[in-house]
Amino acid sequence: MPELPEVETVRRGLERLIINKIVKAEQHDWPKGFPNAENDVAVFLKGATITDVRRRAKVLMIDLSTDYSLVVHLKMTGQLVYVNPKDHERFGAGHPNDSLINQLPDKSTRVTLSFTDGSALYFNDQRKFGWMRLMPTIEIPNIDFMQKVGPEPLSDEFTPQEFIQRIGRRKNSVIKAALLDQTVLAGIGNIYADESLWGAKIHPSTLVKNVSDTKLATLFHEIQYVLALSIEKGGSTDRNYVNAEGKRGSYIDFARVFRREGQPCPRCGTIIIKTRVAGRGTHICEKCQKVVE
DNA sequence: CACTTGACCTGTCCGC
DNA sequence: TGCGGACAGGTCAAGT
Repeated sequence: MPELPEVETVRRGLERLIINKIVKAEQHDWPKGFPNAENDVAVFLKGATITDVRRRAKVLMIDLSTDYSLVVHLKMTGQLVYVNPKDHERFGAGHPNDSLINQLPDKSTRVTLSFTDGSALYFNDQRKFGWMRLMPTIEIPNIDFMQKVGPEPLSDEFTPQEFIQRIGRRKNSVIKAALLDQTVLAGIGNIYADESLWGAKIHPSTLVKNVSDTKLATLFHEIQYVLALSIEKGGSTDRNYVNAEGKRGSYIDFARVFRREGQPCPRCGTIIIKTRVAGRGTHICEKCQKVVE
């Protein structure tokens, strides 16, 4: 589900909502998604204060005063939703969180983190692809994924030149597969791959080696544009995604091709089609986006 | 090494 | 309304 803008939106919400909360209890019924030894939870999680909420690629890190962190990947359908019943007392029915108080936990709740003030953070995941780990903060950079993951697309240090060089390692791949490769750059998923390729007028099936450096530089800027715009809109809710307060994102209303099959291309009016590229559902304007041989 | 495909899960939607 | 199959925003492992 969530790509960089969605995970960043969750991070910003959690940063506002859970820093300085003290963990009172933790509950999970899902060893595969949260495989830590019970005594780690007892010693390093219960009683700990949340000190920071960080993101790298699509991974969230909730840092604790014990120098341990909860590391979370939401994968396709994961959600981290914070509920404070005191909002209900204070604001009554009609408060945005009001319905959540009655809805959570539910049957896809995998982990519940209760805080000493009576509020709670729920990790929900319908498809169970997501995971949560409790580990020493200092060891996070050593996990395999962190070792291999590419640069943050919105960081100041990431330049078009570096993008062209890194994606060049996948010269014989179709460009959509290369964009989805997290070792090339971090955070792109199916939505923003389609959106940025349309922006740069590149057909997703074009081999990387057949895309000019000029086009790749344009693609780099399109990636930054769609990701930044989506963060501003609170991410995309295609099906399940919600932010830390259980609210949907609105980027999908601004999408140019994603989930717009059958509708006119906003640039040329040609009907957008949905096809399959790199094993993923793929949205294109066949007039704007031509395969270069 | 580079690249593609299938597996991991549950739920929903679409055609018969 | 029921049932089978395809599909869903991500990543790995295993295959070529």
